[in-house]
Amino acid sequence: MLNQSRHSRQREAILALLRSTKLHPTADWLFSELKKEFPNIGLATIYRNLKFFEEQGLVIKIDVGDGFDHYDADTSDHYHFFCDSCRKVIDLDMPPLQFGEVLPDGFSSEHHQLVFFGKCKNCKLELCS
Amino acid sequence: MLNQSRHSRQREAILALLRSTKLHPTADWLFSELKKEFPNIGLATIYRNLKFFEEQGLVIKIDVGDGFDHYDADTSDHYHFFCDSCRKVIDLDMPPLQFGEVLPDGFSSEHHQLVFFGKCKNCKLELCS
DNA sequence: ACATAAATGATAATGATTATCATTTATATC
DNA sequence: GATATAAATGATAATCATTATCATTTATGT
Ligand SMILES: [Mn+2]
Ligand SMILES: [Mn+2]
Ligand SMILES: [Zn+2]
Ligand SMILES: [Zn+2]
Repeated sequence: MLNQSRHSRQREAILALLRSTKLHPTADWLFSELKKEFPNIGLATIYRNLKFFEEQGLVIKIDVGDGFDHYDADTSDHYHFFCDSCRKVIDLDMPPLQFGEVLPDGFSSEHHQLVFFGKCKNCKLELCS
Repeated sequence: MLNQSRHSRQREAILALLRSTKLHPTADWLFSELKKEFPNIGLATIYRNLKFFEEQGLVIKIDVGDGFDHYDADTSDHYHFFCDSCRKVIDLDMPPLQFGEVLPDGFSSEHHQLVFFGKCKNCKLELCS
């Protein structure tokens, strides 16, 4: 009776890489990085495992509207900043907002997403040079 | 010297339709509706004009992560609710949040997006039947 | 009416993500 | 350790919303 998930070196490496970075990587970035250790790894393996981790609650998917899904191994409640210039996704150190009675009657929400758009520190400095 | 945008019945109809609804339509929804009045209209015309309106500041694009771009002729500051069940985008009647010193030093943001996820009133009722 | 270029409609191309499938591999059992 | 089973992989094709291309139509100033 085998009905469980199995271990694989690729799966382990993908999760380890996600946990080692604060860059909120895309599938393609993970693919490029992991090819150094697994030259034969397939892009489909990245996508499959990202979906697997998301279903297991080990990572969250972040959509900032740039056409790429970003992934984050930090599953705690936190918000993000997206730099319109360098297109980096950056963590914000900001307490989760509490919304009491803002939803219409009969609605319920256990989850919300807040993204700030603008220019990060580096990009603002470079624009002045 | 012609270097301006011109009038077209299609462009006028697209904007009028967007202004007449609170459904936050997708390009494909607009396409289906407008074919009633313009049987020969092309989907590219919808996309072209949506981009045009967005650049003119007449509409805003909303990305709730469902794989479709939604459009809204209400350009005032407001937030949205996305129903995970019926996948509708619904306006929230909620004052714009003011964020004082939440961004890291050197960062600036003139725009943020807040989306709540959950079940709308209709979908919650239907689940109990 | 004419000239010009913007707008359209048809169609192909793009590109991130997902699906398919033959092969490999992890793991429980003998 | 061998074996059986199904999960996981890698290669590849398919999907599908959106964008690009281009010949034709159309709006608008003269
Ligand atoms: Mn994060
Ligand atoms: Mn709205
Ligand atoms: Zn930046
Ligand atoms: Zn609903």
